[in-house]
Amino acid sequence: VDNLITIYDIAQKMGVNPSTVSRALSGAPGTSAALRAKIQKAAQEMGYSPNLMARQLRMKTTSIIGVILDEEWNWYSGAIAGGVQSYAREKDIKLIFWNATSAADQEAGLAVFEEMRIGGVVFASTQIGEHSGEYPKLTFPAVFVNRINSSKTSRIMTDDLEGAMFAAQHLLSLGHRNIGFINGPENSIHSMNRLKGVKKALQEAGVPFVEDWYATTDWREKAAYESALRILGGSARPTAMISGNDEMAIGIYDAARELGLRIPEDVSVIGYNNHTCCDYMRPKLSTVSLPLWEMGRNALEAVFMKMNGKEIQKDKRIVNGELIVRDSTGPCL
Amino acid sequence: VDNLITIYDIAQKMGVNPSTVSRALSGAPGTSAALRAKIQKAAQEMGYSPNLMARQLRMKTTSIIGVILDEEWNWYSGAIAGGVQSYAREKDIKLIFWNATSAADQEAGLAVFEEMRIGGVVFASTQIGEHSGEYPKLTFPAVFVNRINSSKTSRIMTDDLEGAMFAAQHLLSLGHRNIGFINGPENSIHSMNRLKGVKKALQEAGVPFVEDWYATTDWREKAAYESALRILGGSARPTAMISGNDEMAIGIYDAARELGLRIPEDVSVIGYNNHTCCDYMRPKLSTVSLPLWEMGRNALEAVFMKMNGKEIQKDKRIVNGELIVRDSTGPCL
DNA sequence: CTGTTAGCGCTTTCAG
DNA sequence: CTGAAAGCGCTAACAG
Repeated sequence: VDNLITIYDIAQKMGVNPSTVSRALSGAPGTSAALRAKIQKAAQEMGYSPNLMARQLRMKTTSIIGVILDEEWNWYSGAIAGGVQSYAREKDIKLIFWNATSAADQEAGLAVFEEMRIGGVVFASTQIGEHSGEYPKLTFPAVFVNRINSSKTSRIMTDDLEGAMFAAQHLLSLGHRNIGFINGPENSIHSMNRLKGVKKALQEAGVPFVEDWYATTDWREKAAYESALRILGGSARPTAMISGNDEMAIGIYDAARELGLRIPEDVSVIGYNNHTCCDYMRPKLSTVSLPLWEMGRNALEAVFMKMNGKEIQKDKRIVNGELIVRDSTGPCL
Repeated sequence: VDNLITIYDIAQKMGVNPSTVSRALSGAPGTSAALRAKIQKAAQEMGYSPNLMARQLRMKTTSIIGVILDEEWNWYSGAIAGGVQSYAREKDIKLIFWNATSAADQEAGLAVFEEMRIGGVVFASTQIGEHSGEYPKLTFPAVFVNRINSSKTSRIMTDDLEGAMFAAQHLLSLGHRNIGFINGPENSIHSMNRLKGVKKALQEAGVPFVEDWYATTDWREKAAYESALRILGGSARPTAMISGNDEMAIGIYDAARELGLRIPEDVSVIGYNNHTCCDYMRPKLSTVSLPLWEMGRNALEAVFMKMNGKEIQKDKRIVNGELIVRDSTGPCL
């Protein structure tokens, strides 16, 4: 289905050798400026478009970088992809995405990447277990995004403990002393680090952590709703709630509404992630950002460095989230 | 940076000719089953991974298909990409995405695709004007998603007029006779078709279209909020509102709340698109789905057909949206 | 500064 | 059924 111009066509037309055309077009040294200009002009006119396959076959190297993401193009994948892409555009890197539906599918993606002889890979899938051990040896540089694994591969992380402290400290600074926390599951390292962060912030402020106001969930709205009903419906209730993620805060909102509690007058709520839903909620949800975009950007940068042989200084880079105050948190009345 | 096994390596080890290896691995006819099995086993053991570049250079064709999307990985892009991907996985098609920030950037993406000698392209960017005329001649098959253009290229569309009728008819069936409509801008064909649909549904039901309850906006929440304040704050107000998209319904919610109107008891609200925000809103927003996922799937299928020489029957395929009833619409009291 | 030549890894005729 | 050889489009030695 191909019928395109090659450097042979343009060499023939100009009465020169193909290699001369190659040099002229690639801007390699050793070609008279006059000839180069003429060749470039001719190439333009003939509608020449270089064949990447041929070039890369010859050069035995490719600038294409692969990105492995989650199954769906959801908020998580999109944010990381956006950051990766922003760096790619700057450095003129071509990207190819693979959305893995399972660990096996992830392997399939890697195989394809290998066949394409890509230059490197950014791993941002949650399909790979948080506790997965060594990853199969790859023939190209790889960088993980927000994945905890014990292998020696490079990774870009965020500090969940610090982020959770931001959330708790924000509530403390508003005068809250009775703070509840609906967290993710216990088998998530993210959850556990956020728990440590909350406890640390409370301890530093001399405020007790009340076990009755703590719950672990499956990260989902429904579970949060049920936990919130219990916590906020008790005889002694907290004046502020921390949610392990933003979607769960929706469940907390529902429970508060059902109990006749106003947000933030009766109970302040703060989320985590800065998911797009924060702006759709009423009141808009205060949160701590999960800097996925920046992490994606950093990851591609790290892969790119590795590809260019520059050994990166740290095999683990931390990107910090930040507190984002909206309308769901207010002073303790 | 490459140091991988080639068919030469495995041919040498097996004491056969490279072409035999090639045949054995590709499953081409004319190789003894015994030899083929031995070769495949050896390839496996040696960790052979075919070089796509070389194969495609030789075969002068590639199965990779390009997808041009919007700048950001937002809801719109993500839904289309998801549908495209689902078909790609089934047919083992490799995809490469390009997110265009401008019309010029879109051209750049096409140039890259051309260099890669991709097999076809799915166009889903809104960067290309709705009224853009002929598109530059491409050397590979292209299919547009939800883009109105006068050129003869294939496209996958949805019927905005019908979708708007679904919304209006839903309200009519609930007994509403006073229906307001906050639409998108007048220069959008989508907006104008939705307007036609609403008018048609009302006319068929013998219900007047009240100009005072109609507004055009820039598709944004803020503009919808202001329009809704005017429409719902008037002396005679509608009992139901149609919103040109889901985000604008958030603005309508805000206005209603400010005016002390309950949803859906005092005013029903229905959106358009089935954006993720529908489930985050309270009450959850009834809407008409924009079948982006299905359109993306259809688009890739169409490109794939074209690549395989099968002339597709229709150069314009319609995917219908459907009414999705949630909690924001209720009977006219 | 330009031409000649070889070869990247693979597939595909054409012979044997 | 298998081997030999050519060539996809490009680049990079090496000569001239």
